[in-house]
Formats: sequence, C-alpha cells, structure tokens
Amino acid sequence: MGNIQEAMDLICRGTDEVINTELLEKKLKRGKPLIVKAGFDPTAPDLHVGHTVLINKMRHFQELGHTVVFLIGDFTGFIGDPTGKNVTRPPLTEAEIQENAKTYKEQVFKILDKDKTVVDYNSRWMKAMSTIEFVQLTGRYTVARMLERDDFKKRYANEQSISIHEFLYPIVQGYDSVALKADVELGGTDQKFNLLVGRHMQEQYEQEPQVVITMPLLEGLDGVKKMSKSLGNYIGIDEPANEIFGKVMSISDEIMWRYFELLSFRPMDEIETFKKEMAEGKNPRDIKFLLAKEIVARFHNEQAGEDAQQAFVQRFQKGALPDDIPEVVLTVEDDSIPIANALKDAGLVSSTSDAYRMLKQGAVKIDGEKVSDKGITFAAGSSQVVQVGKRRVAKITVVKNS
RNA sequence: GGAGGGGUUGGGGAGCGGUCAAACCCAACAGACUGUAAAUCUGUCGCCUCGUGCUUCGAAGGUUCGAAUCCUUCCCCCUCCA
Repeated sequence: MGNIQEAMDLICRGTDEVINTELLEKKLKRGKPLIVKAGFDPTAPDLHVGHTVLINKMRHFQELGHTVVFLIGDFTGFIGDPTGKNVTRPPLTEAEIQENAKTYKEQVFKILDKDKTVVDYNSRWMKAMSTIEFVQLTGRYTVARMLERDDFKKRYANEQSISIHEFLYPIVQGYDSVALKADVELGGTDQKFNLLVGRHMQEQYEQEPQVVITMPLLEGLDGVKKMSKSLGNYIGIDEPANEIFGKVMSISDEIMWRYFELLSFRPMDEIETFKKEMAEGKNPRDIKFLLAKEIVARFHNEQAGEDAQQAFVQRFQKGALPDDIPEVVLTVEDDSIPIANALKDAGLVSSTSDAYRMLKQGAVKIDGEKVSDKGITFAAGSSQVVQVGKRRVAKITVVKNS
C-alpha cells in the first residue's frame, strides 16, 4: 500500500474537508483495505464533469487498493433529501431505478475500475428491517441534534414546515454506514451533516466511526457559479469529443488550475511545474490543451483526445472548417427558400428574426464568404456550407418536395 | 380568520392612460482585438411574409379614440396580525 504520507496527500488533494485526518492515518496504518462509501440518488443519472470530482476521489482510493462501494440510495430515494423544498418525491418504480442504475454504471466506469467497484443498494438492508428495528434506529438520534442541520435550523426558525419523514433521510444514510461498516464516506460539501450522522450512528452501533471527506462543488464554465445543468455552464460526460475539448478550452486561465486539481489525474507536482512554466512565459493555451486532451481521453479514448486537439487547431487557429459538418436537408415546396428561413430550419438560429440580426451583424458566411444581404435565397437542388458565428456550421442542402 | 404588498420580454427590475416591443443591470449572442482565456470596445437581444407588419406585460372580461398602466372576476405568490 506504499507510503502512508503519499496516500494521505493523494486522498487530501482537492478536498474541502477531512474529518478527521488523525483517524484516517490510523486506519491507513493498519494496512488493510478500507471500505469507502459514496451514496448516489437513483434519480437524474445524467452526469457532468462536476459530478466526477467525487468519483475521481473514489478512484484515488481505488488506486490505493481500497474497496470502493458505489451505493445507490434506492430506499432513501423514496424520501428525497430535504433541500428546503418541502416536496415529497414521487416514488420511482423498480424498473426506473434499475434503468437509472445502469446508466450510472455506464458513466461511472469510465473513471472507476469496474472489477474493483462494489455496487450496492441501501434497500437491501432497509427493506429487511422490521418496523420495530426501524423505530429503535430512529431512537439513536435526537431532534435537537437534527435541528442543528443548517437548512432544518433555518426552516424551523422561519416557521416553515418540516415533515417528520425528512428527518429520516440523514438517519437512514447514517445507518448505511453502519450496514456497510464504512471506514470512509465521501460526499459533496452540502452532504456534510448527513455524513456526520453516519459517524454518530456507527458509534451508536459500537463501530469505529468513518472518516468523512467532503469534496467542493466544481465551478462551471463561467468560472463563478457552480457547474450545473440548469445554468448551462457544464461539460456533460457524454458529449462529443470536440465539444468537450472546446468547452475545456473556453475556461479561464484562473479556473484552469482548479480543474487541474479536481479533474486531472496528473500528480500535483507536475501541475506545479505547469504553473511555473506559465509564469515563465509559456502560453497558457498550450497547458490547457493538455487538460482538454486528458479529459476527452477519459470519456472517449486517447486517440479522440489527439483528434480533438487537431480539429481544434485546424478550426480555430487556422480557421478551417471542421471535418464533420452536420448535414441538413431542407425540403421546400417552392423553387427556393429565403436565407432566413433556411437558417432557422437548419437550426443555426432560433428564429428568422434572429437570422436577420445575424446577417446584419456580419455573422453569416456561405461557403466561407461573408454575406449580409437578407434577400439571398437558396435554390432547390443547391447545397452550401453555412456558418453563423464561429461555432455554428451546417451543410444545407435544399430539396424540392415533389 | 383579519390587514396589506405583488405577479412586466432568460434572471433582476423600471414603467402606472398615448411619445411602449416596453428604461436600466446581469446573463446570452454577434462583430473587433485575441490564445474560441480574461479584460476591453461596438452592436444585438418577442415573432413573421422584415413592413408606416403582427402578437405580448398572471388569466378572462370591461371602460376608453387609445391600456402594461383604470374597473370587475378568477388564479398564483409574499409580508404582518390572530
């Protein structure tokens, strides 16, 4: 298992908080593989790289030879983690949970070693529990302590409703640690309270408490707000290689180091070297290339990373058109179609009004030639490569409906 | 149960009978400059058949030559009191 200090360094890299490091060191020194738990809701399995920060940490443990348990909270899914919104989640069906779990695995095993990952479901022990046992379980935690949780505290203070069942979420999650005999539990910073309940529960059941490790939430492409789907500032792990590459390249130089720390598998001292090189005048773009390539390679493959970089250089440094221009065939009733309608129907702009604006602003190119005349029409039978701005391109072929 | 305040174009937020497709800020998009970084500057930012065109300001009615602005009803939020 190697040097303890090296292990500690790797484990602590990028973390928000480790509770507590002495215990972690003690556990590591025993030389036995640790049971490392991370829980996931059975909902919304569409991951972006922000989610992978946590999964990367799981991978670190795996690299160190520990046992990583990917716990799907199918039982807790029925409760729904109280996030201030007092909505009871509609229960998922067995089939939906299975489906979501499958998608999770497909995505997660791009990072984790499939053969070394234990996938478990907390319904396995929760469903087996009798009502009496469950009541005894709830007796292991107090209302006062529950109300220490920030969002409960706030809601209570603001006289907003808190349903009793919301208290069960942390309790069940805590009990999961008991059931798994977890040595370490990983979670986002927002999970801190629940993770700590796990420690408490383990002590209640006379186990050594787990070490709690919280991971920060990764900033999105804008570099300020948290990466999230709803804000649109994310990199989805299922996105095409060129897309991922481009998105990584668009992050700011400052946030790049954050991404290196949390997303890259390169050792920290290598990253420090990059920083030094940049300070000595190396173009940050070239360092960002390495990051972009690494991330593309992770979710696609090595070659895709190389290709994406080539395509990027061709396209943006040399101004060439991409190789894989999406082809759009438009079927028209008449002999031709006005350019604005063609752009809209091809999905290059959101409306014909938008098309006129783009034309006016000189953003539209046909076969590489800038055009601004809104009277242009595309004849049936013609075919041309149309660009709107730097990023939107399509080969539009017009066909007459006969 | 009682008393007030409010719902405006992605978000925030002006407007309170005509000059309103609706100030301003943010986000976004395009152009310039670049390293598709940041910063900066310029422009755009409801829809269409692009014109002295059309449909919008929680919903439906009404008053008026004319309503986002006034009235009625309904729906939804928020604050205070009980």
